[in-house]
Amino acid sequence: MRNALTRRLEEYTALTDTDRRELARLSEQSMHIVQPRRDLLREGGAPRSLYLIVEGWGCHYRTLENGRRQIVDFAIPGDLCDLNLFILDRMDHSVGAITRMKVAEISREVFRRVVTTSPNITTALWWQELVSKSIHREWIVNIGQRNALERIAHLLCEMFLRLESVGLTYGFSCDFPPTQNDIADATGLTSVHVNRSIQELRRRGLISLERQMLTIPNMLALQQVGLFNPEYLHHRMLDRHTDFGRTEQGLLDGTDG
Amino acid sequence: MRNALTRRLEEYTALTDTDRRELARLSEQSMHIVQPRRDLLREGGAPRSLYLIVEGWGCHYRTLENGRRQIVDFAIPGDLCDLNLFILDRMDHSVGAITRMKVAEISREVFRRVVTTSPNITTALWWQELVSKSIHREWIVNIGQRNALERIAHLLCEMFLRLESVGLTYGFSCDFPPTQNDIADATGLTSVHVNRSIQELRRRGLISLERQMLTIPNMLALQQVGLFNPEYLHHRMLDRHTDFGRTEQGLLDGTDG
DNA sequence: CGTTCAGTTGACCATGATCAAGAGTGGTGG
DNA sequence: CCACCACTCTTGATCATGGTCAACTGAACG
Repeated sequence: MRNALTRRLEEYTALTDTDRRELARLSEQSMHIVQPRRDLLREGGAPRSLYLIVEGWGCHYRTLENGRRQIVDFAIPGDLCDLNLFILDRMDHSVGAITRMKVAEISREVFRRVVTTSPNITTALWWQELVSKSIHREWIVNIGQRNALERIAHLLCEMFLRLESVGLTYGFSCDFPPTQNDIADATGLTSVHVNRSIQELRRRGLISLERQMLTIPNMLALQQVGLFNPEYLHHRMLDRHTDFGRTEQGLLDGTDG
Repeated sequence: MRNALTRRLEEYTALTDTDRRELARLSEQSMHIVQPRRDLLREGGAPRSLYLIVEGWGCHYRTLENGRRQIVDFAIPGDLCDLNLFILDRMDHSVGAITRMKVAEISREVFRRVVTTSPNITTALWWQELVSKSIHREWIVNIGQRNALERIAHLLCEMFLRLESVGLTYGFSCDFPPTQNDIADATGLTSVHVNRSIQELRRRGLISLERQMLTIPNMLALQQVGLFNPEYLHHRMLDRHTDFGRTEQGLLDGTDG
């Protein structure tokens, strides 16, 4: 059984056995447990290590002066949070635990060694960074352009596919620990409205969601409701789920001059 | 006079004269003109070069099946769009021109040479990448948590500071070519509502905006309206504008295990 | 078995969307 | 130089999505 990070990076690139061993060793660094609803990293802080999520769910979030909170991404096993610290001075957001999380602390030195010795891994890590940037873009689109029902459908599709890519789905189901309040903070809605929208999705038979267990009996149907197009996840193996058959409209870039 | 890219990167790191010459040469690569409202890069395309914006404004955007458009970032001189192509297969969004744009096309080879010979520049480029990711996060917060007036105030603050960091402001003023429709697509509002909000900002004496010329007579006042905290831009020289004096709440990360 | 937290429901409200029409503004060609 | 066209900005009237407030239910955990 490959670990989540290895699985995740292999979504992008072919790793050698040496790479795999190297990655396995990364995850065996000093382990930490973060209790539910505690922070792993705090906005304004200057962490000295890198953290790899090995188990559990977390979220990246920012808070405003007026107390409102916006979750800007969820963090699941295989995710790093984040490469920031080698370049940026301070955390510009916080990372908190949703469930009990197991994280591997990777020191700068160890990380630097990997980067200098394994070009494959380095590229794969930057790939992860760029993909998560693409996910950010999609969240902007989600919150800016979709209505409540669509937003939630979209979020559920995204998380299901992301979990699938690290082997954390079981058939049509997966764990889904965020509360309706978390979903509200991630979609820019209120928990009351999230509640009503989820009931609507249930009523339509698109999802079942109870006791932190999400089931999507018909992924394509849910994708259609959420105007979901998985391209932005840049997974290699997503053909299974490709809903919209990528109409080959003029794909050339139109520089003129 | 340093060019915009140099200025921008020096926001992060100290460059040597060699670095500067290298950067200047980058901008002298084959130049292209993109006419207003034309696309430089199209979603789904697989560009073979990197583009550096030398003059004019553009925007990164995605479109949905239902025709709606979300601008996920603006692009101004000194911005690269983007490092994607060396790692990700295809563009997951489009880049279009708002004004007439002058862009420098940088071939993969040239870029690769720079990356292998100038570690300073390489790090600075990744810095730019991470900062733009942080900007994405802030846009999620902006659209998810702020009301119309706040969103627009926030956007204006951000763009002013970004322009300032590449030397494109004149006192309290700068060019601001996006139409109210563009602002609507960037903030997830309708142009009608953008119009009314802008009038409200004008009425309060917070901005003047006419003929693509933006003036912010009192930056701190506008920042307060927009709940704007410039930290996320990771500029070195932003102390001038630091409104909220970064209350030193527990900055340590709270791992417990 | 009580406390806590997540989920649920109802009544009412407000922000911002929609639709539609009209006023400036700038550019183009006759 | 003027007429026309296109585009952006502006305004008004009405509507709807989603927010707010508050109470209640139910499950989980000690």
